[in-house]
Amino acid sequence: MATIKEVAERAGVSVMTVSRVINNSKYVSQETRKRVEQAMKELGYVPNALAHGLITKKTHVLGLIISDITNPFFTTIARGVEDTAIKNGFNIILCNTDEDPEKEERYIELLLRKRVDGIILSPSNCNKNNGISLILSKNVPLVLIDRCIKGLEVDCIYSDSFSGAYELTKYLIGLGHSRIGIIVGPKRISTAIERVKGYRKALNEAHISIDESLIRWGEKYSREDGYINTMSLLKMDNPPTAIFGGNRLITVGVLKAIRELRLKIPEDISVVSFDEVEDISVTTPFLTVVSQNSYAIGIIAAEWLLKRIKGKDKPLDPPQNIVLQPELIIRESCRALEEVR
Amino acid sequence: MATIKEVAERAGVSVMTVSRVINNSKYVSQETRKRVEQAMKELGYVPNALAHGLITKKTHVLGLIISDITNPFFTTIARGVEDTAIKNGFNIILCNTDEDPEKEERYIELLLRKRVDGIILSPSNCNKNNGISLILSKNVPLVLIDRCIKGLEVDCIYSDSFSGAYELTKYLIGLGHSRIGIIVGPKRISTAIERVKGYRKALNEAHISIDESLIRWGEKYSREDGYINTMSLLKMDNPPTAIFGGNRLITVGVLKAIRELRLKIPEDISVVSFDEVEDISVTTPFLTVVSQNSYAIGIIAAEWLLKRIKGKDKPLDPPQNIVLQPELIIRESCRALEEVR
DNA sequence: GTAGTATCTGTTAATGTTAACATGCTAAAG
DNA sequence: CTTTAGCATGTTAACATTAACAGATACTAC
Repeated sequence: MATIKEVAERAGVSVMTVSRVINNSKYVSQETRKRVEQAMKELGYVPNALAHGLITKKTHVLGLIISDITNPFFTTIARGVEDTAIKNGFNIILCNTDEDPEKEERYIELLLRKRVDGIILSPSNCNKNNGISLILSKNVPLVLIDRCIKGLEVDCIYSDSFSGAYELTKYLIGLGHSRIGIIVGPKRISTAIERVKGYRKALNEAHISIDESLIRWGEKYSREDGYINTMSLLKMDNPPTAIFGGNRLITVGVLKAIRELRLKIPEDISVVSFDEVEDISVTTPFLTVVSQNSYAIGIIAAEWLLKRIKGKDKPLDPPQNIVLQPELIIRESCRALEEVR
Repeated sequence: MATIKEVAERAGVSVMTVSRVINNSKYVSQETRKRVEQAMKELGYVPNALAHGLITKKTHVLGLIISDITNPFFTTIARGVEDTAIKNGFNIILCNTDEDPEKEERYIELLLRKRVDGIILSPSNCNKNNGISLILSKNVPLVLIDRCIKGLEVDCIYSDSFSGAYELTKYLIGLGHSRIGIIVGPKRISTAIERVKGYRKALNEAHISIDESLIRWGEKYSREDGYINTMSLLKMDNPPTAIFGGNRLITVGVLKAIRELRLKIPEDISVVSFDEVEDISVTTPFLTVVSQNSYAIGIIAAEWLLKRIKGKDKPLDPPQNIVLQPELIIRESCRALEEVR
């Protein structure tokens, strides 16, 4: 590939002049600018971002680490991040951790090697860990999404799992349900913990004693987890009358299991979901859910990160938690229970 | 951030020795290796991939350009690409074009600036264009996915739109349908063209004259396109008895429109889809579809690209088209028509 | 004993770009 | 007529790393 030097030779100027043309410096005469541009076109010159980044110490790349792009929730966040990144002249490297803390750490190191200007992370572990420490020690701007980390002073954008789960559970209790199965992700992920906390609070407030066997922690917030745990919940001696899907993938698994058991929603079993299942809510809107604006999470996260990047030298204002309130959308997947027979 | 030079000083060796430790050269004594590793750890040294790439002319990054990560079809491809990239020590920069050829061109230039080792592209235009020419002129390995480009000698991995659409249409004709609406993407995208071709062939073979007003070209393969065109098709004086959704997003729009019109599938209207609508097929498998293995497309595309990258100097074997056969899955969304009343 | 080979380490130059400074030139201001 | 300012260009060094070569040492083979 042609270099700036070759362009300079062809145009009969110094490399510095070419550099000035590339970077739109005003100290280039009309005439030389034209000559240089001509030479660039003839050679098909494409600037080398590696050399540029090496010297300017800026790459205009953001790292985005999420658990799985196959999950539309994260995909929509990614879209929000990308759209605002592009708008600001940045682009993104995308990484899937599959909720694996080790994979997450490897990716963090990789992004740091590439000298990304900042990182947006959905941590697969709610404790401070090596990966995060590494980012902070290198003074690379970091924004967390969807999940927080205990006692860590970092910007974090997420929707309120606790109150969303509380609302959903309270709604079920209001309909007369007292045996409510809940299926969430792994215990090390903050959203799973918070959603179970919200669930507990609603039951406690209603003075319903909590049957721990109704609380199911999955391995990775997956359809399989939803399916397997629903099967097992519904085959209990004293099965729940309602099931709370901890995220959209789990909910899909729940629905699959219920269908295979030939049960009817809501006649035989009530179902609620944390987060929409988009295609289903568009084609047959029957699920009662708590809905999050994931696109907004992506946009806000990117905006904050860019702000931190731009103000890296300035005295930085303290990190913030930005909590979006999810919205309860009542549809037709739950029935009111008669008084206990 | 610490540099190799600082590590060298701390360990009391030359930078070259440190470089050797980083790159696992065998010509380093046990003892110095240990000292260097100690120094690296103490300084929290993270190698600079920019400088490395600048000199080795390899970045171990692949560019992946698709139309929209919000579409699970592409997302699954992306997952396949990423998984095999990682396995081979590569990672990916992801770009969304939204089917906009101009955006596509900008992204191509950007990836070339970053000196990616290769590009996987789902072109938003079935003609050869500036972006593609630029890639080829720079001798950067390129693999196309999902969509081909006329008369271009490049590896291309896709599923057979023509025969998939043919099968689906033939199936509907076999059930007695002759007025079949089809909604696809824009006319400049090869999958849209091929799917309509397959549709035409099936009708021609059955000696059914084609009503051009039943063929709808959308703006970008979106839910909205599916919705609007279904509405308009079903409000025709002589509406179709079956609708063919040109991809999964369009199909979701089709289903939404049908639901809003309070029509029943398949009693009032039959529906088929090119590609699965995953969440729906898992929870309520009723849609008759032609199903593609998008994860495989991603894996194969990445494998081919890596092969091209590794064999860049070798005499390259000729580019190949790898065509995956989609699978017809008959479920319950179509009914047999009685003879014309 | 000498040549040859393998191991370990270092020096110098190169990668493609920009930052910082330097050098002329022209035109305006005094 | 000199000084000053602004414009247009060039020169040199720097960014962090590796390639290519060059020594130095130690061991092996004849």
